[in-house]
Amino acid sequence: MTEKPAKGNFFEDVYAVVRLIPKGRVTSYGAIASYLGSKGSARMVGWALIASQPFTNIPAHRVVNRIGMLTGKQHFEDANAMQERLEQEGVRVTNNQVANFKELFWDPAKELL
DNA sequence: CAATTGACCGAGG
DNA sequence: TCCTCGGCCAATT
Repeated sequence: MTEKPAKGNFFEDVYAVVRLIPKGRVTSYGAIASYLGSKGSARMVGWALIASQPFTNIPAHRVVNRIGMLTGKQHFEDANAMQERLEQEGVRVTNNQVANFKELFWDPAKELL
């Protein structure tokens, strides 16, 4: 096909992990990157999630930074969509920050094994 | 083609 | 404890 090759193996891996995030749980970019083997490429996870925007099957709202802050909410359709969805799943968010983040943190390298 | 940016993270002063 | 700097890889200009 004259279409463009996906070539985003890294991206697809990110999508796969994000899709495996349990409801009511959150994870961080670095945790996903580390799980994929690219520890220092946490930024790429962010890019992947931007590309995942059109993919509604990917709960990107469950991915936050290491401190549990909704830094990427600006990239959503609506700035409040991310927080709304998190609260909808039982995750309480305060001031763009996830409450009990440490408890709700979901590490693929440990939980997913 | 080269430089800059970006949903980050970790270390150093 | 708070602030600053470098590194990572791909996409955009």
